[in-house]
Amino acid sequence: MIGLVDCNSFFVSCQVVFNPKLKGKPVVVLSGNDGCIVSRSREAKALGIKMGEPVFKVKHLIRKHKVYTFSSNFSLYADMSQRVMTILLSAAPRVSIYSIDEAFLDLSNIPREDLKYFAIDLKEKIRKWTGIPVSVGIAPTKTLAKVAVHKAKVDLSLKGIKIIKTKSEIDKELISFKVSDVWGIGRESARFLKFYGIDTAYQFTEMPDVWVRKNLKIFGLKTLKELQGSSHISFEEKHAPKKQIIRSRSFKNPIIEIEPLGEALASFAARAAYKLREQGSYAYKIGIFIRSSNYLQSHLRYSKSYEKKFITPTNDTSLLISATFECLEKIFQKGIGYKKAGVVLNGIVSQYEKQLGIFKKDQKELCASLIKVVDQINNKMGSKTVRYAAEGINERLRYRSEKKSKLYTTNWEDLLRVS
DNA sequence: TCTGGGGTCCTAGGACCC
DNA sequence: TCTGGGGTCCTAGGACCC
Repeated sequence: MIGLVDCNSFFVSCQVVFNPKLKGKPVVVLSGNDGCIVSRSREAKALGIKMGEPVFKVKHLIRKHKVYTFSSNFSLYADMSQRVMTILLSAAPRVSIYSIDEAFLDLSNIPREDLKYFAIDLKEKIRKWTGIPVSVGIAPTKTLAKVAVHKAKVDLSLKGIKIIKTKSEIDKELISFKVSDVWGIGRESARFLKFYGIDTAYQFTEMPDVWVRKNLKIFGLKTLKELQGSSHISFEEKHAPKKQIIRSRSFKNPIIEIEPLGEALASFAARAAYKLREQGSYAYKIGIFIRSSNYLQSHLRYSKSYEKKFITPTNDTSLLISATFECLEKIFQKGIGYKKAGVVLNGIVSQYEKQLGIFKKDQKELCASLIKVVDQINNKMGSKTVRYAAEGINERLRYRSEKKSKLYTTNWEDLLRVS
């Protein structure tokens, strides 16, 4: 059996832990630049505020119902996530961390009749030790565990725990489960299935393998098998190194000049390079993209990307920043208000797969030790304590984040005082 | 006026090889 | 006049996830 632990309204819950008076109130957390709604408390959902909705469209609801809003505070969420995950790692022999607020647990060593008590204990322990409420779903496959946790969240009488064991229990759940809510069935597939009259997960499980394989491809077939109760998605304990690293942001105000755009891209490159070194990798390719607002009329939109390849892969910040500038020179056009930009690292290899060049000397010793020192300082004193001048100095001006809470768990100055 | 920031995997098609 | 039958690798784009 596989368990899935999913934090309820995770970002909102992190805020509520440090503001207990928000319990039971409508609360939302916003995306970068305070643009969209990305997390909602139960009370906010009840008001009809949708996931991913732009804030300006629900301004009236926020005002009318006094909805508490927060800018996102990723340092806080990452730290709270780590606390929850630490508990999970001690609770099961194998744990697969799937996202910031979810993890799968291998429960094959727990007697079936004890699963319920295990779940109750675990849920309570997490609540007590971290303040984060979670839901638990347990089933024979990952996809069914997803179904279970979905049920556990929707049906309040279940108190946040749902276990699906037998074939008849599976069928019973799937009959009332929308196929569009199945993990792995997105908007396109759901629309396609609807065309053939398939609305529930149960109807989907009755379709022939060949038909599913042909129309929904290999992943559709895996999902079908998983819903039928046989495991086809591997457990994967430790997460593999990233095959692609992206750092990108939208800007508060459109950027028109090349210099500030270059500064933004340089800081993306620096952060991407740090991520790369953190996992001990090197990249063969760096690409950038720049674009105007997506919401302009189509003939006014501008969106370009450019990629540069290295002969020998690198994780040297200065090389990556200068490559970024080279790319920008190729695609920058005057007279455009750039609203979003990003840096993309591809062709990522480990230290051992790194091919040395025949003609060019490898990254100089000096650079490598310089970077090491910079990383050490920043790890100890906080990121960007030391940085490249190319990144500019007034990063704050580029982004909006007006309602950010304190760093309750990662900054001494922000520690809560209890009186 | 205001619209997130990451990722993964799969497939089709082009360029190229013998 | 008639013009094969295998492959590989790379890229762009789609679909999906949180």
